[in-house]
Amino acid sequence: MLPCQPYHIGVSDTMNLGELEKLVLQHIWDTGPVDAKQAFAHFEKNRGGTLNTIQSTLDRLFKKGLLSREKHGHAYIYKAAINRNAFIGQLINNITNDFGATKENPLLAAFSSLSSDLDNEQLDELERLIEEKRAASRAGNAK
Amino acid sequence: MLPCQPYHIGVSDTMNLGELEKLVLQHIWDTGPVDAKQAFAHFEKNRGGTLNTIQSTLDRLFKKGLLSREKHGHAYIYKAAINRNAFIGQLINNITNDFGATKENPLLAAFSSLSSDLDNEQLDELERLIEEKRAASRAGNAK
DNA sequence: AACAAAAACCGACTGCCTATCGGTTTTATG
DNA sequence: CATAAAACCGATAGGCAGTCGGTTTTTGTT
Repeated sequence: MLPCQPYHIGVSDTMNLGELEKLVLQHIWDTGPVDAKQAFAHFEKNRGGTLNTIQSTLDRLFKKGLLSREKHGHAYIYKAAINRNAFIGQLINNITNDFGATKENPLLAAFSSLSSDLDNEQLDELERLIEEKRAASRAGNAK
Repeated sequence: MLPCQPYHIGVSDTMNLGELEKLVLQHIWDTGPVDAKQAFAHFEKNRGGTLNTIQSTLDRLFKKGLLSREKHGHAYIYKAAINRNAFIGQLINNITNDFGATKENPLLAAFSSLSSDLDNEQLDELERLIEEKRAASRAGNAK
């Protein structure tokens, strides 16, 4: 029997995160840099677990490049290494790499399935963003 | 030591797929319904493996609700149970549930990080889709 | 420099998942 | 009803997240 192939190969790693990793990352995006103790203080109430568990989760996120850290006194202070929206965008890109029709842009595919969730106000907002982008292009940042 | 918590809990299951599962799903979206033998014929060249492996992968996708099947002669014919763009939209929704700022719509978050990939033509297309949506709303399909 | 407290680090173990495939049972058909 | 084809079952491998006890390293203090 041939050995099992690894879960994820190649360049476009899907960056799979576990449940706790997601929670920790969220928490840091929401409230800013933390050390292990602070993070633990927050999660202790919501879900239990020990300081060690939080610590190794922070470490895993660090090793995955999603957090950066800096020693400050006794402890490492962890902070997000990547902007939240940029990260979301990257994940969406991964999805469309994995599943998308080759030539279509992710955003257009997304629109066709998500637009029903948008109200008028959000449609306005989206058009505003589009205009903004057009203006930026005209101003010389043309690609 | 407390037992390990399950990977994914609750309603918004992230629907994690393995590499082969993704390939098989892609293949069916690209080329239409297949039975195990046909799928195997296709993957045999690209990546090896046995018929059995393909078969159990098809079965797993079926059990996950991503494929439907119907017996036809000896074999099951598997076909996609979900539209490709709808599936992509669902995954994008999952992502923004997991990571998004609570009130923001996924699409807006996506735009801010992906808009740099759009050329003018695609911006036009997106605006056209928005207008289409507005027209549909005015026509009485208002939500 | 010695010490104590604090935090990092290490290693083990659990549970779950995909991939893989050999072997057995079921099923459709001549 | 026999038989070939396919489904189904069960075992195994490799990998990852979560969990945490115990040890080592680091840091601040006396």
